[in-house]
Amino acid sequence: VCDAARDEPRSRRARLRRERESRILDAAAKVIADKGYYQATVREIADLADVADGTIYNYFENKFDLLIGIMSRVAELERLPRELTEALETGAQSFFVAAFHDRMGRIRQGEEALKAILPQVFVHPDLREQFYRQYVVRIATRLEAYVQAQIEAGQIRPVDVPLTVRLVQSMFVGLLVLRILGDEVLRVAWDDVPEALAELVFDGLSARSRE
Amino acid sequence: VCDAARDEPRSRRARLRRERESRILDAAAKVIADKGYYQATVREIADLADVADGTIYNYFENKFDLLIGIMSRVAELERLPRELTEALETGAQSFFVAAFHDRMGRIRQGEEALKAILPQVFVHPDLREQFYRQYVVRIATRLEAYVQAQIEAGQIRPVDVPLTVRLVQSMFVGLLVLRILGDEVLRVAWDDVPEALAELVFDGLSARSRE
Amino acid sequence: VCDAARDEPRSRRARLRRERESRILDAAAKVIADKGYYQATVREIADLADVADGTIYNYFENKFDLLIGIMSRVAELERLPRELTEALETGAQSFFVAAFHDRMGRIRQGEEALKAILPQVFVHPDLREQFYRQYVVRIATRLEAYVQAQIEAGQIRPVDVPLTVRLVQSMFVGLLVLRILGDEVLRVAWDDVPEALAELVFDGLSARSRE
Amino acid sequence: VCDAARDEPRSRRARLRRERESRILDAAAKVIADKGYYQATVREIADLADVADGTIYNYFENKFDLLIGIMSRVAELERLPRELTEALETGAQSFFVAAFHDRMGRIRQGEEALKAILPQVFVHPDLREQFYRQYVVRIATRLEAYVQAQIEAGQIRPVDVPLTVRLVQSMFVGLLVLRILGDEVLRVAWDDVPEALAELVFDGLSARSRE
DNA sequence: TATGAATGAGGGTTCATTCAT
DNA sequence: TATGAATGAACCCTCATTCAT
Repeated sequence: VCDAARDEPRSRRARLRRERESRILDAAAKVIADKGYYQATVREIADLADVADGTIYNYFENKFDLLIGIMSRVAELERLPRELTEALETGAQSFFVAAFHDRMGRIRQGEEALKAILPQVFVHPDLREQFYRQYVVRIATRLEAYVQAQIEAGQIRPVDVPLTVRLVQSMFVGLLVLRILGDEVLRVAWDDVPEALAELVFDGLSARSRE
Repeated sequence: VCDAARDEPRSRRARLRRERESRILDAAAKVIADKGYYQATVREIADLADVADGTIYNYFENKFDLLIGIMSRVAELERLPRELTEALETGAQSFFVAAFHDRMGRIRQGEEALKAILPQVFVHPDLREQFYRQYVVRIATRLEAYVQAQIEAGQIRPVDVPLTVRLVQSMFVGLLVLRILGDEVLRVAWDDVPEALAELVFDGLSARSRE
Repeated sequence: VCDAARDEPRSRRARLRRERESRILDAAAKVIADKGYYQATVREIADLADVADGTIYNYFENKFDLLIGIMSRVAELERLPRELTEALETGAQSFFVAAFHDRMGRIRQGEEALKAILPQVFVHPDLREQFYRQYVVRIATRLEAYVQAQIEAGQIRPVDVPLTVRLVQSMFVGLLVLRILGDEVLRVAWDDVPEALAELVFDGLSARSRE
Repeated sequence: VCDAARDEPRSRRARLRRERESRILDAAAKVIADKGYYQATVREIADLADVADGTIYNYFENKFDLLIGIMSRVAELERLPRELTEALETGAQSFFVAAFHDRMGRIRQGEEALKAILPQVFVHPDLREQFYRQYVVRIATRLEAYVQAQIEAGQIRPVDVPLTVRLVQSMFVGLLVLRILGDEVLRVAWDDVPEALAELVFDGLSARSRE
């Protein structure tokens, strides 16, 4: 009986905790994206998150752990949505358009986080591993299965599947990088990218294709 | 007696200087590529270059200047070679293959330097600007002219030229990134990339294309 | 319903409080003895005592106060026991043996507490004062009186009483230190120390003495 | 020929280096002896030594290494002097007096260093090991050999040699501790300690000894 | 010009203590 | 009264840069 009332505060505590952790990660993503990981100081992140320096260490092991936290949160964005799964059943190109749309949207959403993480990805093995799995392998696997199936269905011509998929992957990664680098053409035409990409990938540039 | 060396021709001194500068840049590229810019210490670079810490500051303004130096040296790799210029005259696809081959080769050559620079590109505006011009704009400009010409020649179907070129650029950048990230598929099949890329870009994946 | 416990007799509360305080001091002595005062964290002590960090501050002013508490508790060990007082009446050497036995035993008992306190004794004036009074002066006073009496009784030859007593005191302190430092010879032969000590102090090492 | 002149600066450099290291150790010993190891800040030591914080790290690995340095310097004080070795040849008691004199002198000389080190000796295994070897084992070994020889020569009566030596050792250690604790009796009568100690150890307190 | 020791600002991290619940 | 999260002062150490030799 005594502890009945405690349930409410416990959840309140938990909510407060989640909120605070989120505030810290937001602040970290912003500051690190702006200045780079090593130029960003924990102090500055704490200030922006409106907590004390020490508080950050109640939520994260150390400064680097903030990067991990940022990346993990981006990972949650990455769950495959229903519409995309449905598109897998339908025809080839519409799937691609849908998939591309999906990825472009995610890239835009997680841009700040990605900007914070990407430079360190090249440097830190752990982060690289995680990034690679999350942004390359996971999608590659799915694409490979898809391309293979479409080849068997006669929709896609026979190609070296893994290599081809890597090339498509490269485009995604490259688009991510160019966007982060601030390419104006891409920023302006971002919403047209999926269609253009699908056309490029399916029909190529050659005038003779598509008749 | 001690000053005997002073009588030597100026050119010898100049050569020594160039050699030393080169040794320093080599060392810097290696150490920074390995550990990342901020984890690489000037001391370590000096040790590897077999000079004293202070000596580095006779050749470079400061630590960051080493990055600029590394990038500039890569830029020299990038001069457009004769064969590529010639290819511009010939047919569409063969140009692409040649151009792709060229770029893949450069990426492999300058891999260490790129690995050293790339992470900082995202962070430092100056470097970003230089990288962007060198790796994106310069090639984009040439590609745009080329694609435009091919469209007019009826070899390439009408497309949004700047956007399409960006997509192709993205592939290059993405391939660079994936290679730096250590992708095994790409490392093994690196020499096949140009052809596969050309096929993808020209003919697309669709079974109906190419008849 | 929740407050049912409040009706309980005050003594129960008091007992609970004493128990808890004791648990905290035990934990503090153990952790501080292991790691040293500054390496021991309040958190760790709290964990070992199975209370929250903050609780400790309901029992002790601050971290340093724990040391005071530990030392005070050792002081309780130090009350002169009956047998020892009786020995004062009897002959010289048997008193010493008894007294030495007594001290050796106490040292062994309070070893952990002493190990926790001793290093800080050298540093902190308050602690030093208390330690000095408790471990040196208190015993010195008694010894001085005793030696003086024995001299007058012709049992002990005329010596510089305060200095001699200091020398004997030094042995006790030194034995304490060596034991804490983990001297193997002493650890093994600890029970033989009192007799050996008494012999040394009374008869000396010289072969000519004692016949 | 060119390098002839360098010899002089090299030795000058070396001298400067030794001087500086010494200044740092002096400062460290003083500050640490005053406030204790953990309360002493590197900044404060640097200030007293009149160097920059960072300079200390050109001479010592880290803060703890200062303690090692202090102890090592004390160790140099500890080389057995000629006169003591000679005393080994002569009669029993005179040796002791000489040896005691020697030790009392060293204790007084190295008092500050010892005060700095001793508290940490209880806490840090490495330091403890070194202290133990330097202050206990080294002397114990020599004493044991001596006592054994004197027993065989009939000068000292048969005793448990290792234990007896430990007891004498304890007195030294205890005197060191009491002096550091600031005992007034000892401070005033310090020069009388060797004789009193020798008398106590050789003849004991008993009135019947010495007839 | 090369050297490498001295410099000292700067930052990640710890942890005793407080206080709202 | 017990809790344990928040606090923020304090400190060791690193390392780019300078400069006397």
